[in-house]
Amino acid sequence: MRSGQPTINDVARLAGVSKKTVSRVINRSPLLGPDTRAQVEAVIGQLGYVPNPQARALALRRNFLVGLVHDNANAQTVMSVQRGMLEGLRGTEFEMVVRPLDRDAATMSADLRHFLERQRLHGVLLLPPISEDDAVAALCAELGCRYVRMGSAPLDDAARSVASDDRAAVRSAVAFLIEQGHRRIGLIAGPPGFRSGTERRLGFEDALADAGLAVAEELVAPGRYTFASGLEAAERLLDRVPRPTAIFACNDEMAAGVIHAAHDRGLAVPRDLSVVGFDDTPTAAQAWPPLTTVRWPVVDMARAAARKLIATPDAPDEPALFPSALVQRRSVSIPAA
Amino acid sequence: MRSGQPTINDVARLAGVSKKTVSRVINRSPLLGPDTRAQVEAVIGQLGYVPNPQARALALRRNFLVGLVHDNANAQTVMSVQRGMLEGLRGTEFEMVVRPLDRDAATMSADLRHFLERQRLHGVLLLPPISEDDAVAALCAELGCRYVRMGSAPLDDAARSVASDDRAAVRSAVAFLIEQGHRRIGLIAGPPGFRSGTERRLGFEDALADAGLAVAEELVAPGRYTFASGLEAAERLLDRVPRPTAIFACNDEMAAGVIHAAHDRGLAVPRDLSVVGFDDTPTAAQAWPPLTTVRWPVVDMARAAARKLIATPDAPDEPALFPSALVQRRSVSIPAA
DNA sequence: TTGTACGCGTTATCAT
DNA sequence: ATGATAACGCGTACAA
Repeated sequence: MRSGQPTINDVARLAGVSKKTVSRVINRSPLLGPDTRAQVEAVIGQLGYVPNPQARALALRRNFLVGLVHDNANAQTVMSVQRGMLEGLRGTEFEMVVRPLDRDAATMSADLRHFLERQRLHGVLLLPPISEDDAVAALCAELGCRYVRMGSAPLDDAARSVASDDRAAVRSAVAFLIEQGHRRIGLIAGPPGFRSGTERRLGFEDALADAGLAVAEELVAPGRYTFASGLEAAERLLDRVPRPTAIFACNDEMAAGVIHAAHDRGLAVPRDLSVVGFDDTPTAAQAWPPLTTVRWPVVDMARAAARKLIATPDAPDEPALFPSALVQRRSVSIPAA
Repeated sequence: MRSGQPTINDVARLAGVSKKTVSRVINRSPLLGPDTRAQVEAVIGQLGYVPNPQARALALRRNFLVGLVHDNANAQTVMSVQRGMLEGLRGTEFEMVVRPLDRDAATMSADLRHFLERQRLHGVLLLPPISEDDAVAALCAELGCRYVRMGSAPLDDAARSVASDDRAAVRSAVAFLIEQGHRRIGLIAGPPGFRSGTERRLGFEDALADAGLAVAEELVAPGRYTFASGLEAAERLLDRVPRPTAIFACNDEMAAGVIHAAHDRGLAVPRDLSVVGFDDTPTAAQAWPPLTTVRWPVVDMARAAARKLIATPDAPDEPALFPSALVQRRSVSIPAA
């Protein structure tokens, strides 16, 4: 302990045992004399010794780092995910590293491989839409990196997946709109290639089918999950005659765009148009009027995902499926006569 | 290279040189035969060799990790910072680890120390408000960890600081309001203990003084940088008689709250009330009406900060002061007669 | 200009 | 149950 931290050698010397014994104490080896353990633990406490993560990483060929790999997702969502992961990691020796990826780059797969090979992370959480790519998961597996995929529907076995049931959630959200008396309901879809978009659209269709309603293609507009695309889609939808009395947007950003578009043409929400979003990001609460939306339990999923990533074989299982719920605010009312 | 990555030894063997020579090539040592270098580089390329960061970290007692340390900041801001940092780090061997801290926890300082001691980061970016704490900077220095402090005014020497000039920025924003004809201008202040709050308030007072106007204490309300606090403060301000014709809120979240409050009592923005925010987060563009605000160049600051953190002595200096600018949207107009 | 020997702090192997 | 010794992959004295 000449300078800086005490090392395992210092502990071993002071405790009068070998390095390996100290290592066993740290790693909770079952085969250890109780007195030895107590003795070593005392010295550890007294010295304030903490194992050096770099040395461990080298010896174990595995870092005490958990990665968040995402591409292009919504900023609010990414922040919530980070919050959840850090909650799941709190009190452990793991840290979180964040790695955005450019899905459009031809080198995306190579970038990820390079990252994983070099950093030797303990595990990674894959966010949608990249989590939906089986090749990416296969790459993680090939490189011996644990992973958990987050999605709008289960993407893998329970140990490697956290998911919501977006289809069911949207189904009941749109059912709520129908209960309120809406019959002409517009849909702003998600971008192609997003599983969440597919699931949410299916939920929309389910609800209409449940009520014996047909899906009017003229009331379905494509979106890209951005505010601007929501605004644009809403303008198209609001041009239809007769106008839809309600619009379900596949995420809150687009729903905010819908509210914006309605205001722009002097339509009052919800009097002239009811709006429902999805995600329950802060955007939803801060829109005017506050947006009725479906809560996507992203913090809970991320927390569970982190725990799955660092779980030891004996740890209790974390849930893999998380319930969504309709958050009723003020953007929905009975349609005007 | 029996399994997995090739190591420095594999390169040395294949190139017919010693480890150390390879090491010199990697680290760009000046004293090296050109042929040797070319030869080694060829083998490196052929093998696809990349140095193992864990081993380097152990030997160098320093990680190729750059940390983002923040507490309690706005989610949008944190995301922008991450984006900027990752841009600054792109193409380098550095990764970003994110570390939130709870400023209210009594153990905050100990937590940070523990984190820095263990992880041996190459450097950390400190976000406000924690960046304003000199004790935190001193702690980094003591532990031999490079740091850069981000702030609303320079907090350290140019090599360790990235800053905007919020005072000047707000001064000209409020001057713009006065030019439009506003005389009763409300202020929603930032929370106590935030340098940004102080600076922005000073800028507000500057502008009023420039125009020969007095600061009416009844038109100043405290805020906590949250949407809810902005809404609350706006309600208080809008109760004043006569009503203010404009409100400057010290950040966009609170300004969104102001718009919300105005709508709630049937006031049109900007006809009945002009609103200006600060930060230029997505919130501002998505409010209705779109919010006139001051752009806080957070991405640029973060990018520069990252470059400062990983700069070698010969690298060109990154700027330390970043200009803000008023972003004019639709929440400001001439006051109604 | 290049190579040898060793240290960084930990875990793993194989003894006892 | 515990210990000696060898990895792990790279950097640095110091020597050549």
